[in-house]
Amino acid sequence: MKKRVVKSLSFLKVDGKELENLIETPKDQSFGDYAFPTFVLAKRLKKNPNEIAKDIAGKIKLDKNFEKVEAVGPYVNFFVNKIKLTSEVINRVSKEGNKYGSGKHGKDKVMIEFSQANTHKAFHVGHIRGTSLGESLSRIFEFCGNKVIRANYQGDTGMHVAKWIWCYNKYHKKEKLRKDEAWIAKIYVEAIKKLIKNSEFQEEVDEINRKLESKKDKSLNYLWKETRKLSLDSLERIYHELNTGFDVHLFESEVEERGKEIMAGLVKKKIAEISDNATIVNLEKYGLGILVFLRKDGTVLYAGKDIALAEKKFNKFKIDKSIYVVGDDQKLYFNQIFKTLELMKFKHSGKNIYVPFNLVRLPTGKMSSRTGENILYSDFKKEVVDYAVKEIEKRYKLESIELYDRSLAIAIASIKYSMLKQDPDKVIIFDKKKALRFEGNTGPYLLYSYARALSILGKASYKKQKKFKIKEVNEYEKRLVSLLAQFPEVVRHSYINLTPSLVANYAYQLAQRFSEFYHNCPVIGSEQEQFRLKLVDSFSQVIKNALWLLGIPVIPEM
RNA sequence: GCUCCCGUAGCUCAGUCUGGAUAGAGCAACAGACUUCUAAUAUUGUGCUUUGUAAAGGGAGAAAUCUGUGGGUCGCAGGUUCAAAUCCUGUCGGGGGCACCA
Repeated sequence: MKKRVVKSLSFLKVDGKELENLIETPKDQSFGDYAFPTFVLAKRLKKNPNEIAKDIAGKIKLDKNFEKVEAVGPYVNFFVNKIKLTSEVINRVSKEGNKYGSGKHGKDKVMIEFSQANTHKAFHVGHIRGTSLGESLSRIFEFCGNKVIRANYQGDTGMHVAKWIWCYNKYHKKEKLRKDEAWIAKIYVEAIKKLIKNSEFQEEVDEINRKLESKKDKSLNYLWKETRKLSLDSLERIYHELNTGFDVHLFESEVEERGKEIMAGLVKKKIAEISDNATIVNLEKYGLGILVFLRKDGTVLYAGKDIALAEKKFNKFKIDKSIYVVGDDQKLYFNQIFKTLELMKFKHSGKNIYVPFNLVRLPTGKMSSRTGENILYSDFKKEVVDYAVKEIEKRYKLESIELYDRSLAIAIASIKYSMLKQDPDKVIIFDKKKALRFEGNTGPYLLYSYARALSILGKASYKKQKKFKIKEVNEYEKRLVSLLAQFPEVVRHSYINLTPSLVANYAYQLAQRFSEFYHNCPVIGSEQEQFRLKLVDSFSQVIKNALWLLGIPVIPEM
């Protein structure tokens, strides 16, 4: 339809592409479906924009595609033929189905690294944000034509592991290893606390770290392997629950050696230097400070491993683009890493993209697995599920398995949506009471609107193949249709700007419009039943697609 | 100290990239919402255990919803522009980062 508007303005002697960009969708429907602002022309022609608008409106030839074209102030507003627009949109949605909204905006092989949950530490509510964001971005990238490799880079080695093993050996040796995240998290927190109190213990930890890195102590190796597995298994369960999964698991332990090699090479090339016995790269010239790669005892730090990892990603997986979804507290760090890659003339140094997201904080402060100041994912999930169970029981009687499945779906939708709807740059202050709300702009509201649409279709024994005729399109129907039409554009924006929040907010708006529609327009038994059913069907398809992009599966009944 | 991010209704946020029509949602507050079933009770007519109407309360339908009202110096001060929540500069407030954590 937009193209028809462009065509009707072709007499203006403005480039087609430019014209297309200038045409906008008015905020308010009373201004029509498309609007052409005349400010640009006004500047070019040095004429009053209001007069230009009037002039243009008078010159446009009306055909059956438009109901009317009028000048309002400096705008030329186009009102398209509602019936034509509506049948176009409905037919397109029904033809493209699950693919509606997708596009060929890219064709790269992209590795998206996200979640990065470490072993031997708590998986807390804060981790959900990055995990949900990464999964959603992966889906958006795929939807837009790319091939995506989901990668999880997990810290299964390093100082935090040494601390955990130290604490276990020193204070908990008699306890059996438990497949229990809370227990694992607790020992880590205890280690941190003990080390803060007695700094002389750090030497013992350092020794364990060296031994782990050299892999020479058999009992330590064994303990590391076992506890690592416990952690990974419990993480796997969580990922499954959160509707995500990884094609590739990268581990810090796999890139340690290569990291040291690279650093040795960089010292020879004088890109890196030894300072105070540690291996560093000085980036002060670029306003990026100094980055330490190897400790003075020669063990490798995160930075050293990350350089090796970047190399591995491109060389082993032959990717075109590498995306890092990591908390924004590491912004400086990633700029340092990317700069170092550039200095060492790494072939693919320009193809790394950092997608930062802000923290999830508690009202009392930062959420941290180090201090234990956090809410464990598993605890929180249980609370939301319990709450969902109560809400369902208020309404229906269900078998207990069905009840739990639905409650879990609702809980996950609630949790993930609350993380995704917000701009990644903004801090989320986690308020449990608010997180337990299922009304308004929440995941359950979206699930509900989908379920309601299905229930209408079910009640009418709706069949997709049935033909429909549109006699007229009222205001509510049109508002819904024009929003349905915008979905592909929303997806494209979301893809370009790397923000699922656009899709999330669109989904909410769409659900609102749908509620508005069915409240005012009875579907079953109405004169235009076939058409309205078709519209309900289109809605259910589009909201399903939108929720899919967010990594939230729909359920047929609430 | 240097640097990055955030500041929009009482609270939580969208809109800022790409400047345009009266700055939008949700929550909280207040007021309200269709159809149908049941029906304490009231009432109309008949004239004696029955009819019509209205109706507190309860249930069901597509209500985890919808409608309305109130609520704004877009942190503040300058600047650019025909036009600024949006761009620039400064400033205040909050958060993050800045050498051996990840």
